[in-house]
Order: sequence, then structure tokens, then C-alpha cells
Amino acid sequence: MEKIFENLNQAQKEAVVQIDGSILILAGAGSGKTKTITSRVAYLIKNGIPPSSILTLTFTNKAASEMRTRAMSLLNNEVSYIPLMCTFHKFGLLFLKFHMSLLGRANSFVIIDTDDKKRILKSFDTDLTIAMVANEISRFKNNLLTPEDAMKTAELPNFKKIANLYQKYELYLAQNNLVDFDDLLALPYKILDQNPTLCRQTSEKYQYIMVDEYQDTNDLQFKLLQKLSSEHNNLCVVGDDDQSIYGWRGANIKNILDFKDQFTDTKIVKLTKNYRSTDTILKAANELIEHNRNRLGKDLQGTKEEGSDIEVLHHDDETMEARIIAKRIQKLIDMGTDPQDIALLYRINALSRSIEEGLNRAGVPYKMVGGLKFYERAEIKDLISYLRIISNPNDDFSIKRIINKPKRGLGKATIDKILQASDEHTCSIYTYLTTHTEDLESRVSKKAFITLQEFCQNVQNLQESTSESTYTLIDNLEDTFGIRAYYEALPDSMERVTNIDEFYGLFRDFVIQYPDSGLDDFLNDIALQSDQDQIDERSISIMSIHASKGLEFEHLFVIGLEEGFFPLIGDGTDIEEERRLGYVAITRAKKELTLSSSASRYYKGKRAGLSKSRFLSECGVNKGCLKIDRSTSYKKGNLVKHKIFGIGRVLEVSKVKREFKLKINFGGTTRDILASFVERI
DNA sequence: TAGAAGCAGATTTTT
DNA sequence: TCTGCTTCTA
Repeated sequence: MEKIFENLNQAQKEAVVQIDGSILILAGAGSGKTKTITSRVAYLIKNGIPPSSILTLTFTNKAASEMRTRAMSLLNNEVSYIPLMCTFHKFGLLFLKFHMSLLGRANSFVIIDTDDKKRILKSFDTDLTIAMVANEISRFKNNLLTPEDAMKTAELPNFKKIANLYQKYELYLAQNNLVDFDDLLALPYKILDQNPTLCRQTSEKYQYIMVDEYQDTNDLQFKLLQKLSSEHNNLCVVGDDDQSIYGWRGANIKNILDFKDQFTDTKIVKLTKNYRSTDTILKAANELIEHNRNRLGKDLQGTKEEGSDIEVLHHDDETMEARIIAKRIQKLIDMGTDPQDIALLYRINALSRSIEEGLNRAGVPYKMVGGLKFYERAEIKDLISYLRIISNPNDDFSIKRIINKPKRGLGKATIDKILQASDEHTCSIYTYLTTHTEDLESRVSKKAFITLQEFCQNVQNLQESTSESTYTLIDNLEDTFGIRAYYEALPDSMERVTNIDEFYGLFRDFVIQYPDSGLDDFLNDIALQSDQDQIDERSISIMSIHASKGLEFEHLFVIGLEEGFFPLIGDGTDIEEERRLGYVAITRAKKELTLSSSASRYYKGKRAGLSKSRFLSECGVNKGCLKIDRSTSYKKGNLVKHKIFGIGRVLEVSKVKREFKLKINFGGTTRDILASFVERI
């Protein structure tokens, strides 16, 4: 027990020992949130509560596995059964595996991701933007609206169209036994709602429920939690209203703001001691967030020294910004800073380009966090499609993806014919290809016919060999279809081939680690995995502010602090959420924070003139400790220093493309030098 | 059928 | 500016 209380402050202890009833733990940035949750889990178990009756829900796999590890270490690995700690979606998946039949569907469903969802919608041929339709459908599902409901409420023609697409989409999912991410929450809710006995049993099974990042829950997750805690009301939620940054995705900040009213006798514990940042950084963060009205209200208190001033840089354009920041980062590394301790954040991904160029030019190695994710890469999705077909050949969606990949001479014309024919026979593509061979032969070319026959035979062979041994599947797959070989022959394929090898490795590991599991288990497992962060210790990190949540860095740069970019202004701008985003960004910094803005930026093909972000003055840095970066502006007569030529005097300033060119006199010799290669002295 | 050229569209995205 | 998709041509 002492081990659990070691290193906990008063407020944290208070949160840990409160076992029964509803509790809201307001955990400010850097206030030891994970430590508190894991300590609480350990405390419950030490007090005799069976691990199997504890459920901890998170938003990411990473958070779940970190908690699992830390809770286990607190318990000295004494318990044999680890409580269920997983994402909302994983919980939904486990639930559906047991109870899908209550909806009249088989539990052999396949999970599709957002990209798959968009492909399906696109196949319905519509003039509406796919992303918009996908979003609307997601909204419907999270509001528990059926296609019929959507149709009823639709007034404008476009909404009727969307409702119609929604209906088609749902039908497609049911026919192919697919579930999307939203279904993983919506279907369990539906089942619990329709089966009160099961609902009671489930709630009784999970007597103690904890939720991490509660400010990011949406209405459906809230309702699901109500069902799960209906029998006992033992619900402990942890979050920070000031870090709610997923409102645009349906997260409802009201969940956390109104928690105390929605559950009876809620105890509120505030964790406001910050163990991460210097006082200067905290002061800026507190000042900024104080401009928001919609909040529960709390100030972070520091535990560290005052620290150095926040630096504010202003540049002429994004190229300058990139050069100067790259130079500064290089300097930090030269002075012995571990690159892992440095990060650069931006509000929108489009800003990464100029920065990447600058870093490349300066030779600073970087890794982009949350760019294109491993499982979203085309080559990986191809492999997954093959595996899905082997698992279930009636998966039309996957067949369509790889029927001509690697190229086997089946063009659009042939594929259209097959789609049409399988539609006429009201069966899956594979069933059509294998059972209506005469019909097929009459419709497509001889060459295509042979290719298709061979394709189906190969699938069948792989299915048979897989039922004998899952382990050899990868080798057989590669021997039969040569996907790796196909990609290897393509230009610039190094990275793709590496990814394929990694995927093959992951599959083999899975088979070894879970010998009792089959191909289906593997497929479901990876559907819920996001990026496996392979950390390259020699690189700095660059990422969107959203991607930085939960992380911390000694030296932090935030770029693009201009009105229009950050806060990002568009339709549906929620200025308070933008400000919270600013708060999240600032509170990632431990020791040194640099905020940067630019007077103009190239964006969507145009150069836009920009003014400084209101956030700069709101967090107090633009008034008091403003520092102007002197290296951005030059005048005739300035003294400058060059790495090789030494000290010289500027004779003339001119602008070439987007850069300043200087004529400099170095001890009698005049040279033309780009401004970014010298420093003002 | 498969590459080349031409054209629209372009926030943030834990699952 | 850059990407990804449709249309055009060998």
C-alpha cells in the first residue's frame, strides 16, 4: 500500500482513495494524471476488489497500454488477472464479438476504417463531397439516428441525398458484414438498450469504471457510460475541460462541464499542481486560457523555477521562418541538446512543408508524427485486403481493391462487367466468379477469363493452406501473388518494401504470440491499431498540435501564430476551442518555448498577408517580453557575420524570389550572400 | 489496358 | 503549391 501512496500529493491521494460513487478528477496539463489513474486501479485491487470488475476506458491504444504497464508495476506484478484497460472502440469490439447475434448478424464481421468508408461511399456515385457525407453519416450514427430518421428530418435536397447515401451505406455494411468505427460504439449501445437484462448483467460485471480524457467523449460515449454504470454509479472520470480539442469531431465539452449534474453526489477533485513546465510557461498558459468563458476554471500552479522568457519571433515569410528556426534547432543540438527533447508544432499540416524544407536544408533530422499512418499506407491496405479475402472471399470491397494489383491485365472495362454480372446474379463477386463460370466466359475476354479463374483458384488454395497452418500463410501469399515483388519493381519502392516486410513480421509475431488465434483475430486487432511509433532517437519531432496531446518536450517551437491560421478561421470556427488548442500547445513545453509568426504565407496557391495571432497578446508575450528577431531585417550599413568570410558590412539589400540577397563587403571583397547565411551583429 | 496530361480542391483526425 | 483523380491517347 505504501508503494501506491509514494510520490502522490494530497489531491492525488484524495482522488485515489475515493472508491465509490461518481468522481470527477479535473487533471490539468502535467499534473500527474496517468499516475493518479493507475494508482487508483492498484488501490482498488489492494482493497479486495476483483480485477475483473474494473474497467478503464481510454481513447488510444498507447494510453491503455501505458496504464496497464504502470498499474502492473505498482502491484509488483502480484495479480494474475489484469483489469480490462482498453479503448472505447476495443471495448465495443469485444462486446460485439459476444453479442452481435442479438442484432441478427454474425460475429465474424470485419472492421473498416475511414478510408474504406469513403471508398464505399464513392462507389455510390454522388456529386456531394465524400468527406462531407462521411462526416454526416458519422454524426447520424453518433446521434443514434437510423437512415429512416435521417430521411424524415431532411428538408433540403442535399440532406435527402445524404440520407439516401446513408441508407445505401448501411445496407452495404450489413450485406458484407462490415462495421465502421462508429458502429463499434453505436451497435453495443443499441444492443444494451434493447436488452435490459444483458444491460444489467454487463453493468454488474463492471462495478468500477474509469474513463480517461473525459473531455473528449461524445454524446454516444456518454450514453454508453450511463448504461454501463446504471447498476452502481461507480464512475470515475478524468479529464481537463481546458484541453478539449475534438469538438469538431463530435466530442461534447458539456459532458465534462455538466458531469456533476448528470451523476448524483459527484465528488470533484482538482489536480492543479503542474510538474512539467517552468513558471513562465505556466503563466502564459493560464493567461491565455483565462480568456475562455466556457470552463470550470482552474489555474495551474508551478513546481519548477521561473525559467527563461518565452521567445517570440516574427518573420517576413514562411521560408525565413523555416530557415531561422532550423538554424536555432541546429544550434540547440550542437550545444548538446538531445534531438528527442525538441519538437515543433503547427495548427495545420500544410505548414509542415516549409518547415520540412528548412530542416532538410539545415541537415536537421526530423520525424513527422501522425503523418500517413502505417496501416493507412496503400501497400499495407493491399495486403490487408488479400488477408481479408482469404478470411472471407465474399468481401467484395477488398476484392475490388486488389483484383488488378499486382497488374494482371484486368482493366476498368472487365471489372465493370464483373460488377454488373454479380449484381444481376445478386451474389458476391467471388461467388459469381466461381459458380457462374459459363456466364463469365460469355462476358469477358478469353485472357481475362483465364486470369480470373486462376485468381479464384489461388484464393481457394490459400484458404486451404491457411486452415492447416496460419504461420506459413505469409510465405504462401507472397509465393502466389508476389505483392512484395510487385512493389519492389516499382520506382522509389524502398519505403514501401520496408513497410511490407514490417507487416509480414507483425503477422508472424502475432501468430507466435497468440497461437490459438486465427486470421480473423489478427485482422480485427490491427483495424484498431493506430501508428506504432517507432521512435528514432536521433530526430526532432514535428507534428500538429492535435497530435501532440499528452506529450511533452524540453524545447518547443510553435509556428504559424497568425490570425486566420491560428486561430484558424473558417466556417464553424469555435474560438474557444482554438484557444484551448493554444493552451495545449503551450503546456507541452517544459523548459523553453518559442512562438513564431510570419507576415505572409503561401497557402493554397496564393500568398496571403497576415497579422499576428491574438493569442500572442492574450498570453501576455507580445506586450512584456517581446523580442524581435534581428536577423530577419537588414539595412545598408549593418554589420553581419558569415561562418566562412567573417565580419562584413552590408552594401545593398535586394529581394530575389522569396529571399533577401545582400551585397556584403568582407574586408575589401564584395560578395553576394543570401541573408539566411549571415547573422546580424 | 496502361501511362500521360489536365483539372479541381485543399482544417484539425485518438478509433 | 501540391496531390489525387478523371480523361485522353498509344
